[in-house]
Amino acid sequence: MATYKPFILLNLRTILAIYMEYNFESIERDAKNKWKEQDVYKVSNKSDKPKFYILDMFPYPSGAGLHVGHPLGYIASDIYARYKRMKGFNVLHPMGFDAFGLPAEQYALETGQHPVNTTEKNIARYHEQLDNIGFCYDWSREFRTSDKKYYRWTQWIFLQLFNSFLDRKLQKAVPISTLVAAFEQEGNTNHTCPGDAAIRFTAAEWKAYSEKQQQDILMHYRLAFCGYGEVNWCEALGTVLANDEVVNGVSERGGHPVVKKKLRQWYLRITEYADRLLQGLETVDFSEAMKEMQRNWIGKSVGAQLSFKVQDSAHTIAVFTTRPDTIFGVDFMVLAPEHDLVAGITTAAQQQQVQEYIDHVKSRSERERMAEKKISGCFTGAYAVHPFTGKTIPVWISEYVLAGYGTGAIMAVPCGDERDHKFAQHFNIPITNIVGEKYTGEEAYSEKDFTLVNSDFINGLLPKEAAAKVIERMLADGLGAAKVNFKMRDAAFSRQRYWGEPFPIKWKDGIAYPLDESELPLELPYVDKYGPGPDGEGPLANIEEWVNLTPSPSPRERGTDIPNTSPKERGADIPNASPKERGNDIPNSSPEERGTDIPNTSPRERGNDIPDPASETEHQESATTRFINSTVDEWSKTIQFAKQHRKEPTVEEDKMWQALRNRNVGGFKFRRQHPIAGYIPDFVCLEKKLIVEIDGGYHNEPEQIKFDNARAEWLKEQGFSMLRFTNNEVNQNINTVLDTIARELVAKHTEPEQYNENSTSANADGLAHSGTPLPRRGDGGEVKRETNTMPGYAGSSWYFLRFMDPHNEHEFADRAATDYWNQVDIYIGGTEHAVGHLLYSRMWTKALYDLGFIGFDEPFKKLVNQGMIQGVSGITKVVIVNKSGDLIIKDNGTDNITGIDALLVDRDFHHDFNSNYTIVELHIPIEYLEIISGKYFLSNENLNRLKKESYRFTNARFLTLEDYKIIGVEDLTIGEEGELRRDGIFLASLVEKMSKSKYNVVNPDEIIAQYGADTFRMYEMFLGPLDVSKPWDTKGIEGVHRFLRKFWRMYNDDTKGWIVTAEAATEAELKALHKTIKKIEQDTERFSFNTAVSQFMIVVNELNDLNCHKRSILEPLVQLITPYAPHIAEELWQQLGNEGSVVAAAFPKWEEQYVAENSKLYPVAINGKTRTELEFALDAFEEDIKATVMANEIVQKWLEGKAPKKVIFVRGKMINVVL
RNA sequence: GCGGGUGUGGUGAAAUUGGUAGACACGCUAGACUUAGGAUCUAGUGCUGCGAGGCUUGGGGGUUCGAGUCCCUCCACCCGCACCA
Repeated sequence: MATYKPFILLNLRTILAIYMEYNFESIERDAKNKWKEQDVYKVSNKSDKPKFYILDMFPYPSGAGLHVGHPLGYIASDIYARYKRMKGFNVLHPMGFDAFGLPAEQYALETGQHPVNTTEKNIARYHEQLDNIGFCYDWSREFRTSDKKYYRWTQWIFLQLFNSFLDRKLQKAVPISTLVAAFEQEGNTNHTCPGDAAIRFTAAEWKAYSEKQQQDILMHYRLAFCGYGEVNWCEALGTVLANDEVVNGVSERGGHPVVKKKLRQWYLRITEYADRLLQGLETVDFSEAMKEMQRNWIGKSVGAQLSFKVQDSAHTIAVFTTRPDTIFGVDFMVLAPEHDLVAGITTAAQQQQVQEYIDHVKSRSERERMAEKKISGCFTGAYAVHPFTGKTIPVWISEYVLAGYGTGAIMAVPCGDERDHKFAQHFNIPITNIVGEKYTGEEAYSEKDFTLVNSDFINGLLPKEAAAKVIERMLADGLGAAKVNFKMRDAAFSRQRYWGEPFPIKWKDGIAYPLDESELPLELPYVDKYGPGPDGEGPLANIEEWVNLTPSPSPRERGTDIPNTSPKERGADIPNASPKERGNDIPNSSPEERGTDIPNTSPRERGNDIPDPASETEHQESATTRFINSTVDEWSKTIQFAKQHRKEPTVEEDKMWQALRNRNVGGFKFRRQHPIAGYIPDFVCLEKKLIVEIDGGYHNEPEQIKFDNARAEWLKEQGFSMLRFTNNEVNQNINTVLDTIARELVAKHTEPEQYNENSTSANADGLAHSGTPLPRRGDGGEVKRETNTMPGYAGSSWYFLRFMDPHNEHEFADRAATDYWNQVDIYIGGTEHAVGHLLYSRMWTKALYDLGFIGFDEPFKKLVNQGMIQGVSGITKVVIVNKSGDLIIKDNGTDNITGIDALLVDRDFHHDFNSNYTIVELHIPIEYLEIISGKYFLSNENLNRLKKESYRFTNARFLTLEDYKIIGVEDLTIGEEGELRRDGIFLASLVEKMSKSKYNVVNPDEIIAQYGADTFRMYEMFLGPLDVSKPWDTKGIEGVHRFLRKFWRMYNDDTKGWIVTAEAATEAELKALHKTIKKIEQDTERFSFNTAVSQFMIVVNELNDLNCHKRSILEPLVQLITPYAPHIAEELWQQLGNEGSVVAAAFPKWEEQYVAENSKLYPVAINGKTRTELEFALDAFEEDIKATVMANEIVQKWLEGKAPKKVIFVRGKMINVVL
């Protein structure tokens, strides 16, 4: 290191002292530079050393940057990688980025910044942060999933999955072409259809099918297939939400209503791999807990599927049960409320109740339904017929049955199943006892150790025997069959989002055609708007130039429903200004003003609103796209305006709404102030595409008229028609108005598919039924691209393969490379990936193996789980107030709200006002919090800052004492003590996952700046066992830093400089060293890094006590610490005069002769309690030891003259005298 | 609700196979050195008791000569539950 030469020459003590202190900044900078210059981490695919592949779970580059939780696993893998390398392995230890994902898109929606840019920025930051910590990644292998060079191969693998099916007899993936060949020979007799077992056909039938029919059948076999699935749909946000984004039926963000909606989705047929995924668990080294979680998720259950006829009806209800033996204990049946049959079997008398119950359930997330303790349900009025006894069984619906599990229907056996039992009790359904005495009537008996009673032909049998007999009988009677069921569902593989891999699929006549390999990659088009497309489709649906692959026929030929002209031509029709600019589209004035509002800007100022034909050519973008899909900001404003209007109707609007609502007119549903693109009509019937407007007076400004006409034209293109009425008409003769509307509704014929915001909502219950024709992309002769994109786990399902050969442009990875590196030897990551990512990547690996692309079928040989470093969040409860500042209190009296520590008010925080409380918990970003005597404190000052900087808190304020009285908290005093002070409030704190969404993220940068990377690395390891979760806390980091300084001072004295000597080591010093080598090696091998760090501390203490500065001891110690603290090791390695980097040095070997003990200080216990200690040689005779023990004075004292009952001696462990 | 995990001093924790509970640190107390100390060093530190001793690994029960460790049961907290990745 060049920097040291000058001061050696100068020999200035003062400079020496400065340099000789542990100056981690320069040490770490120099070490990093050296590694970079010498490219020490470059890994070759060719080596005569044994290979070792160690991998961290793929990070998503979040905007919050790396937090202190991430490096925990990375440091562990880095230590292990460095250790293995020093042990003589060729180690692959790469890093890259799982860069597609929702947060970037969400951020784009909020800020308008393109995900490409934010992702790039985030990765750069991650990179910098990772480098800061001194990881030994081979960065030449880095890639990101959002790079087309990478996702090209994600798309390619998708095509392999699309073009394959799982041959159940061979239990492996096989090209779909072999299936087609089989169909042509023999129909599908030897290939039961996994998507729908009812599909049966002969070779002749197959050949007679149309291409469409054939392709539909093949779709039921493909490993990647397209189907329909229910999602949480939020109309206001125009997007699909995850279960945990839905709280009490409204969106977590913004509090908008959420309903279930069926959308076209891609899936991976992972269920076909269920058995192999189970078996594969036997061959991998995962923790038992992890395997158990996977088994549980796969949820294999063996039972029977049988069908019950519905009385007086052609319908049958299919149920799956694991307990066919309880068939005679069936007292009722329960269908999932969204079950297809519900509408068909509900009797007229029960219609209303069932509808109300469905409406209730519709807004509930699956999570809420599963966690609900309150029993609810509704009788359909229908009865099923018992297949053996002919007894009639009432059919209920209840939220505890989920449509996605099994058949979505259960036969309820209350005496044998706790949930069924509670349900029966709650609804007073008589319970049949088939268990005998073991059933008490109090609760269900679910064990299987009884003999059946009241069970016809299986009376007296044990459940196991009975089950077999029932299945036999069902089979004979054609009522059902044994069946293996999996809880696991096929993996939804598409998102209605922008920031993901586009599907290499195009649609024509409802058939999905794969792109040719030569057409890959199908690049994700650049957009500058991320709003949703029509019909719940993703943003890509808005880019017509990209979606449409064939020129469509002219409007004249096709009618008027789709704007199919070129963007240029269409440009003139459509105002492309923002809603705000468009002025009267979205009035932001009061209702009174709205009736007559005329833009008060001059035409010239507003010139851009109405496109000038001369400037059309500049419109690169489809104007229609722009109109429908204005910026998200504009869209959300539109929605806000719509909401506002709904709340503040004019007299006439309200009158009209009372008349139109609840399907009063012609049975059609009307919505009021419902946004259509950027336009908010007063009333609209979406089903019939009829708009009803009430105007205080027609617009008369020429510009306004021109604009109105343009808008009307556009709406007409979309198939909408409009009726206009004046306020007078409504006031004076509303019946005439309603007649006009009714006539128009009946007369109007609508094309169901264009701008139908929810094609399934036409059903009376508002739920989608699978029998309902759903819109298919590419019907009607056009060729259109798939507009869904792949989910976050697409790219991460195979990335471990790409690292083996990351820059290959001809295949996803060279076979020689995948053969060489093979499985990941150690995979480190959190348990939160137990079932998602780990199962998907296992499935992809199996499919690629089956198809012959790789030579192993399990990706990860050994899995090491890292615990989570949790964050400590500051929580406050929020009281909602209405717009005028009144507190909204809803308290049903069953609980009280006096426990409130809530001190913030947020007027924009919409929440479910139907629940009992309008108090919710909110996270306060920790950067705004101070810690006062161990508690989070939010000061007035910081609250004001927060209000300015975060939209969530714009209207927040602290509650006053008066507010508290309103809430009912009387005894609160504002003062210096307690929760509430004049200068701020104390918050509750909560230990939970460190995550941007919880506003509790701590960055490592500051810590590293203060203490250095080596301290940070060792501290994170010292914190505790790798797999245990703990909250982040910097207490104790001083101790680790102090240790490193102490370590440094063994080599470099602050004043004397270099103090390492060449003296020969003593026995004690050698023992300390070799004991340490042994322990570090063992601890590192078993990922016990915290105890390893402790051992380093111990040996430094010992050597300090021995005043040892000998090279023969200290040099191996540098090698030993290299994996843990590489920077300081590199520096000392140089100072010791070594050439080359310590990174490439060997790990020291320990020798038995120095470690061996020859005596042991035995604990001597009386009745198991240690009373004294005695030292004996390890090979001393047992009799001699016992004699000495008995003679011992302390032992004698405890014996009190009596003879011991027994003396237990365990060599090398302990001695126990039993009295 | 289902599945998984974790509970040991004031704090992070250690105890690899059932064998001295609390190693190693943080913090705290006292002292030394020093112009100074957020540097360094020394001693003490689970609780309780003057002491001998007694008590102590989330609570309760069990197995054993001996249990933090094995078994049963209860409690608390954390993670996952299919569109966060």
